[in-house]
Amino acid sequence: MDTNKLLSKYSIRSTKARQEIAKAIISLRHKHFCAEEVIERLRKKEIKVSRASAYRLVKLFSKRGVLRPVDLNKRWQMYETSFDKNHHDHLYCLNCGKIIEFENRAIENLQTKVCKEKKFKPLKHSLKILGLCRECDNA
Amino acid sequence: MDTNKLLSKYSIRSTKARQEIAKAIISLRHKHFCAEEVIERLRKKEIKVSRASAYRLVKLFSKRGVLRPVDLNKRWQMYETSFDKNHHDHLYCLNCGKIIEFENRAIENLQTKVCKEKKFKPLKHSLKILGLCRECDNA
DNA sequence: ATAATTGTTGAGACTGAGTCTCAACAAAGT
DNA sequence: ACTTTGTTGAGACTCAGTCTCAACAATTAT
Ligand SMILES: [Mn+2]
Ligand SMILES: [Mn+2]
Ligand SMILES: [Zn+2]
Ligand SMILES: [Zn+2]
Repeated sequence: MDTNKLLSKYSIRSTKARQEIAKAIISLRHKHFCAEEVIERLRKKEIKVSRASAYRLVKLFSKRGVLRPVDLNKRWQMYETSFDKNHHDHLYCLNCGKIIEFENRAIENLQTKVCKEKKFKPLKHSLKILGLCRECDNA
Repeated sequence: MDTNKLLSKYSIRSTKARQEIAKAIISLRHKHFCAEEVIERLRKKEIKVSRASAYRLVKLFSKRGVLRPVDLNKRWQMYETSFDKNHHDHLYCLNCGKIIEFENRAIENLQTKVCKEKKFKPLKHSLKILGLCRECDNA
């Protein structure tokens, strides 16, 4: 994953700081993460980038669609990369924090139907189911 | 709506402060509101109750099921009363902030099905569709 | 190339919704 | 009455996120 290509693809001026932040974000692509985790990643690799710059790029990525904000934690704004996965929704285990992703066309179609009935133009949505994963339920 | 009955029903010790806070909450029952709005309501009626007590009762109500937390605003924790409405989900207009409520059994059934497939025990869920209401879309 | 313009950076101050502290007080139990 | 337990209010505190602003870097114009 080339950070410069990612930045130029979204018309984001490439700078040393942004390359480093982008690299940290890409390294977190298999998780759901918050800005503070990106900063932590940089800190561990002893890369000096300002907190403000990390927050700024995360927000810019979110606006440009590189990152997708996910409502999984009310304390931190969580994100996931969008370049490597399609839209999906989440099951969240209240006991261990595990996140299971799922896609369901039938649900999405019904959502469209509801919006039609309510004369509402849907732009995005979030469906989150909270409960217990298999392991936590059997314990 | 009798505040004392509400409090005793949920085994919450009745005090002067709680009665006033409960009254303010009940007066907001047709809205989606945050703790700060409850406090504002009390302030306007020149009822002296501590900010901390208002936050405490809102949280206690939420835990006991008098209030249902709703993810509608990332800055404030929003709530709705549960004693006067059944579970439902929300359409949220990104332009004017209007909230349209809906219930759809078919969607809920499909959610249950997804959880079965993923061996996940659902406890609660939140479905929020963001977009434009009829008025804002036609403008 | 050089200069002018425009966007970005870092350090740290600031914001504000929500929480915590703790001594005074009030309710319930005995 | 006395003890135990829960509640209150005022304000200090937390901390994820934002803002400021002067120095700097990238781009554009000359
Ligand atoms: Mn995901
Ligand atoms: Mn509602
Ligand atoms: Zn679990
Ligand atoms: Zn609208």
